Amino acid sequence: MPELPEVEVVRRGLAEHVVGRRVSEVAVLHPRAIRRHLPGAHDLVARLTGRTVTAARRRGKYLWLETDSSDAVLAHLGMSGQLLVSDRGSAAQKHLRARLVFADAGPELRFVDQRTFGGLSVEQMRGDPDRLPAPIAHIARDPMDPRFDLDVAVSAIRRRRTELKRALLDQTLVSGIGNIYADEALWRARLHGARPTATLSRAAVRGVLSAASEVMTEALAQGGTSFDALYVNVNGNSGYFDRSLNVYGQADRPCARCGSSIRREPFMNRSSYSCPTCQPRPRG
DNA sequence: ACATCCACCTGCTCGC
DNA sequence: TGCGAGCAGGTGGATG
Repeated sequence: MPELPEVEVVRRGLAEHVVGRRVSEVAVLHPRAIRRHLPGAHDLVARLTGRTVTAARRRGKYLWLETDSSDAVLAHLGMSGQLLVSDRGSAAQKHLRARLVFADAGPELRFVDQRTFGGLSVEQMRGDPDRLPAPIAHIARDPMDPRFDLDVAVSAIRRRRTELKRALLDQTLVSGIGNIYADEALWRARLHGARPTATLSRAAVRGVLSAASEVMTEALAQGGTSFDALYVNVNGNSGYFDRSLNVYGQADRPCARCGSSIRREPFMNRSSYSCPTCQPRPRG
């Protein structure tokens, strides 16, 4: 479940269903799911068992559960990860990778991940005011962070010698934006993703970042974007922002603004979608 | 230091 | 019906 709105939907589900509960049992069912936890599965289980979850937090596409110790459970969903609140003892999902059972009789928290690009680890919290888990100190603030500074993000992007879409996807410049919302933001801002950042005005970069913030806020209000059952909230339900996408996945369909056929172009072993009229390719 | 790119996985769809 | 190719919402580490 990848980009910011989808991860925020999950965070809210964790805040509602998991915060305040004490972990009584942890099971790791696939070693790859905890590969970022270098001390290994036994250590992860030992550090988590008996802890009470005190908060569910997020930065960009990372989320974590704070506990009543200085440890937090850091999670990244990768391309296909899910955190599901499932009835205790109910049938295992096909790609169930880890399970947290709680001391009360309520539902379990399950990490399910088809492609295993995601994972869990237990991390020390940093002491600074942001209280980030140590491994994500390099992740920039996302546009929904109350302390997000648009001017700081604009400067960071313009300082980079690269193309605009690459910069939007760089989580150390601004976080939370992935392939869908980058394309949607570029369409709203009428910019092609191949525009060199160095030649863009501050106003232009500000425009595309504002568009990203808006489109992600709108997507969140719709429960996120979901094309299939892989992208669901903690209760297994899909969001429906896919109905509101203007370019992503819309190849050969008419642009909502000008009617031109939306084009699909290869980009980093994936795809970019844009309007050939509203978003002309830079020359060269 | 900084920019680029591919390996890491499973499963689905499409064309032959 | 089978089989290979191509594709999928992300990222860190290797490489230049």
